[in-house]
Amino acid sequence: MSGRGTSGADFLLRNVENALPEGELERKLEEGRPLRVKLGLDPTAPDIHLGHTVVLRKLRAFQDAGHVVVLIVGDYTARVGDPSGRSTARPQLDPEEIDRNADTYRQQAFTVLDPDRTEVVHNGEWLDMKAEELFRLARTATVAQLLERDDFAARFAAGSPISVLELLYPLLQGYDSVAVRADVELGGTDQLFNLLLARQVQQAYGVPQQVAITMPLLPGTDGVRRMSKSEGNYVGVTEPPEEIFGKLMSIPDDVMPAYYRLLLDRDVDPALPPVEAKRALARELTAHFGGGEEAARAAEAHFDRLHVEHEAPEEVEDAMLPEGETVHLPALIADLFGLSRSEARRLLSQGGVKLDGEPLSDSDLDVPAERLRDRLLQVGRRRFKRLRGGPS
RNA sequence: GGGGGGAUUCCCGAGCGGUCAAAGGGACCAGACUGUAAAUCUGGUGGCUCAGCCUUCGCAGGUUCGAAUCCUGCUCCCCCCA
Repeated sequence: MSGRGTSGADFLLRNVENALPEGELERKLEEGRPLRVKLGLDPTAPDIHLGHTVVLRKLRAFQDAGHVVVLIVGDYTARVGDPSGRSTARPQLDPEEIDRNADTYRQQAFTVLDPDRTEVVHNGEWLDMKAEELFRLARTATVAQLLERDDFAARFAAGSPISVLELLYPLLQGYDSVAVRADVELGGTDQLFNLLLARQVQQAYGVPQQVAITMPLLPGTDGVRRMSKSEGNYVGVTEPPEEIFGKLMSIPDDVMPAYYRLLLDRDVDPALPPVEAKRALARELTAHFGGGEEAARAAEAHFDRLHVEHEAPEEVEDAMLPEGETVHLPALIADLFGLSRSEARRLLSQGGVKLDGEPLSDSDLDVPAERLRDRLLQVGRRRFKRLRGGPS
């Protein structure tokens, strides 16, 4: 098999950060059978974001080349609750919630994956093992080895807590690979250690070892940290089109190349001015995840209206004025937009509150209801309400 | 089992008897500017009937005119030695 076309190793290894051991993927491909390509997802948070799709897209490439994806839903690992980091308060999810998350996960994963070439399994099927078996697994690696992992090493050096359970995680993940007979496992670069340790576990269990392939991590919309739900710098694949478009427009220019390469498999067109390149990116991804060309066009129009023209959106929700001759503005704003009155007052004094485009000030605390009726109230840049009703 | 360290406002992290609603950074919000919800700059970020008042510094008490800061007990966390 040559490295050309869309099924060879060269193609499959485009954009990958690591593919270890060297040359191993090529050897497996030469066997000429469909490879079992594993990805594990922990259904702790219910949403897949663009960062996940980097890996999913690569899996899709494998599928298109005739291979099979084994999606492991980490229902069991989620139930145990990964205490990583310092948050001890992390609640253990109940089974129902995990099932729900797993469902949405699967659904969302199929925005990229080909369902016909995907096996979905739950690791609860095999991880709910007897202590005896767990001990066997626990013998396959040493503490020193586990402490090699960068984040463990750093935390250990800093005297930060590391729970035994955390230490066990890589082994459980490795056991998944044994259970599904993985030929290849994909993950972000942060998974490299786990992917390689899985090989060791596989060896100990006498099954063929997998190839560890890692993809670069997609920077979040802040352009600094990796995209992650908990950092709030993510673009979810099921978000409304306007959100997807808007969030993508907010990424810093210098991470655009990474977005292009990892999400669209191509480079930024150097002939395009940055804004246009960013629009093209936003348009394309919005079309893919946000419901097609039409939705993308609408989202872009919405964006232009709001952020370029600084006008109110086409459709503004109505809000009822309270009873009474005069309206206490901080109270109204607080009620309408879920703020505290102090926050509302602050916005007012900062010129962040506008009535039909005219800024109000903090001398406008109590206003006659008729001055408000049927007017457009804008709070900050993006929040609007059309004021209706009130005393007649 | 023994010893040591720690719990502060959304997060990290200063404060160590009054001048503390509490430094600084992050995050977030607003304003200016702009090709953008980028960058940059400025301001803001406990609540309220807002030139004042009220509630916050793990929990419960205590000392003091006055405590996030001192004392006692409790809870939780971390590290080290065995």
